[in-house]
Amino acid sequence: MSLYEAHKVEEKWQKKWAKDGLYNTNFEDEDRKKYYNLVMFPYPSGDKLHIGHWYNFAPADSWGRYMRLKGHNVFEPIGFDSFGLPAENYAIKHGIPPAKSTAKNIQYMRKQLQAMGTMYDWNQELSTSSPEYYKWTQWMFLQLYKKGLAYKKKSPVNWCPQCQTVLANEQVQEGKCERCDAEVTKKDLTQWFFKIRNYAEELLNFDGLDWPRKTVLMQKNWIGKSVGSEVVFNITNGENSTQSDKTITVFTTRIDTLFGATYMVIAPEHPLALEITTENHLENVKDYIEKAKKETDIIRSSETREKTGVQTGSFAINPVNGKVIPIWIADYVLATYGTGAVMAVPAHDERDYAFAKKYKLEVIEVIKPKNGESDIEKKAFTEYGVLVNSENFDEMESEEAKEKITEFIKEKGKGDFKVQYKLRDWLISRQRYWGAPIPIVYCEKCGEVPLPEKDLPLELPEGVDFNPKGKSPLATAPDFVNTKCPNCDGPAIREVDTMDTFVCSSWYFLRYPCANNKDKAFDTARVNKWLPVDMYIGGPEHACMHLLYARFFTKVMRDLGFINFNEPFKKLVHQGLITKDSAKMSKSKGNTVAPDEFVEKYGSDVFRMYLMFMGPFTEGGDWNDSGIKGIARFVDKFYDLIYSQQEGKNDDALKRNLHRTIKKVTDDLDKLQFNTVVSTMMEFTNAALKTRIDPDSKRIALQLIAPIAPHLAEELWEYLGETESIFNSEWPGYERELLVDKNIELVIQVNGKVRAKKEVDANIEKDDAIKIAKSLNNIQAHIEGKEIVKEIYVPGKLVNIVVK
RNA sequence: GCCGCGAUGGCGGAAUUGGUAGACGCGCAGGACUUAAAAUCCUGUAUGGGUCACACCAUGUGAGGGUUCGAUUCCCUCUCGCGGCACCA
Repeated sequence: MSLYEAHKVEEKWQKKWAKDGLYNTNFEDEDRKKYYNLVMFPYPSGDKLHIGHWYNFAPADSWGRYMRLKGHNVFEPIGFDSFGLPAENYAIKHGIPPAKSTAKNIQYMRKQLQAMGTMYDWNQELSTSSPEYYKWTQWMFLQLYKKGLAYKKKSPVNWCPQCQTVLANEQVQEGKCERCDAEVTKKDLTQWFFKIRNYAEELLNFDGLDWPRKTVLMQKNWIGKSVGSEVVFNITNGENSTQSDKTITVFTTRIDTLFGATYMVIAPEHPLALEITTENHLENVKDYIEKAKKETDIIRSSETREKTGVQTGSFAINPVNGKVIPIWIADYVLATYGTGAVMAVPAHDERDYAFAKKYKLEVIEVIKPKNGESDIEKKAFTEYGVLVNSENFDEMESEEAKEKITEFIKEKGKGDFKVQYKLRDWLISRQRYWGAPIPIVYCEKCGEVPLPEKDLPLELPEGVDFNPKGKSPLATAPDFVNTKCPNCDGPAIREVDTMDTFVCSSWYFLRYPCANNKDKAFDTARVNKWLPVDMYIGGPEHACMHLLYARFFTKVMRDLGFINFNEPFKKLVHQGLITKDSAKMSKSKGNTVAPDEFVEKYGSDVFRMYLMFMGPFTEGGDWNDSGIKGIARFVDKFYDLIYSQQEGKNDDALKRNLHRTIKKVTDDLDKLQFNTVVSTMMEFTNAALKTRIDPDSKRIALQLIAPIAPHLAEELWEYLGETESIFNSEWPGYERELLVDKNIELVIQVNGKVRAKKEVDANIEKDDAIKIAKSLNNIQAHIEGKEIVKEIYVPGKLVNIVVK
């Protein structure tokens, strides 16, 4: 039976910490350096806290506690990302209003989070679905609207037939709805967008950010900058007929291949597609466009799929040499990127090459490799090289030709340099109930009118029928379809769409330090003092959406003069994924693991430490409960060490061990290597149980374990007679000279192979070390009769004798 | 296809700038305690050979090669796994 009663102790301290307000942040504290320690706030689903939450929050909390012990004024808030589809789906299924089920879930999760023993500042709790919060989300919308960063556009959008809602491209995973997994189709709708593209260039700059390289790379990829040129082609509807006034512009990164353009391809969705098609091709083209509409982007973009296309009967005139080339329509060209049209250079582009071979189109070589040969009869040559068949530009290198040719056509008014981004504007409208309503009204007289700020929040009406019927549920709310214009008081209707939940989560970190402010979204002075967030911990799945949107919002707020910093998150860390039998845990697979039963059995400290001990924090791992016993045993041993272990003499070995442990734990915590923090504490405990331990060393051991086992440490701290919380104590330092032992085990190698070990004085000189080495039997056996070529001595470590 | 990351005992994993591979934990085996079990404690535990037992020897960090006195660590080639992006013009 263990002496340590985890449950009693954990409950005792959770109550006391709350009563004392230990973790309530003093935002005005000028003595300590501020530290904003943030985790990605949870979505309050009915599943309660799962292992993934624990794996994120518990180590993040340990990090916060460590920073506090290091003397920082740590602000560690928590809240709930409580708008969203699951609550709405739940409501549709069970008839319980989202507000109700959400409130219930939050209440339960709050309890679990408290039982975890985290140092959250509950005074600053927020949830995005409360009117006190979404009032300010709506305010944010109005700021972007006034700045011209919010606009409406009719566009083909992804439509999920099951959720009866629109999905952003970013939310479609493998052709399926990210949340419900239904096959996604297309539909034309008028939607609200945020102009995130205005910030594309600045969002590529990560200077001064301590982010995982991987995440930076992913965002850069997502934004997808390419530098190239635009070229304008005039259109003619017959090979020999006169030229029309129509033009098609293409974007290319390889204008050096312009002389090799032998045809043009436009996307089926290109606005001119039908217009330029001649009579005899019309039927064909219409057929093709219809087919393309039915294909999902995924099928269209499948690499293994054979390329298809149809001729329009029209021709384009290459501005550089007047060459007349046929215009085709093919679905391998996407309307959403660039201009929706490309010049095809089959000799130097693989896709164009495959297409040209299939439809027997001309291939003209215009780039030769600088060294060696290429064979365009066999495949396209896609690298840079030297121009041929390019008139005045012959013999020029690709790099130079890109500039010279662009300048040439620019003079003729047929093109220019151009930078293109893959990033699309952010589609924020949702035809859903459970989100923040968009504060816009449509007046018969005044048109589109933003709601005055004083009228916020525009509250979600109750009793709305939110069963999906292809329209926004709010279209059935009387207040929304029948309202007054704030301008002229005339009849008007409200916007019935709500906002993407990513809007809510794009600014919550600004709200936390002022979560109770009723007059402002955030307090400029406090936010400027407390942000950027010093540490942000959350899943890597948010690399391209949430983390990009949050950066965008921060930059917009800066440009509007509300804040004075450029980036929201100074340091970012992603926790790894916890799997079960190497598969992602999910309710549908039935392979979820409930943390509660383990917390019940062993206590939260043990569970927290076990999660940390499993492996490196950023790598995650496969859940297996067989090892948790080891942590429970360790906690008992550690408790015994502090509680029962007799005071021993403060001997030298213990002291050196202690200081080495301080250094190792400090270094590893700095790198968030919690797994080796646990094992280091185990080693120390095992050793100290043998040597006995003095009270001062006990206190230090408690401080070292406090970040990863807060209740245990606090309890024993009190037992040792301390009256202040251990989390108000100061992190121990170590003495450098105590890190090494007086004696070392010298390793002796012959030709790099270990042949003997010998305990010697740590400061032994090279000559003495080699002399001792050679005197050993086993070494003599290995060097006997051989010529010594070299003798290597690594101070304090090893001797290597090289023989021939 | 491209980009990134990874591969170490039966298992999770550890290993400063290249310097004792396998820390710590789980599991397993043997022993102590117990009427017995659980719990706890002690000992052992990479593989093969060798020894009564040590000593000792060989092999060994996905595969093959290279650099080096010395490689889990650096370089090249390949295989497999994971994550991201993907007809991006």
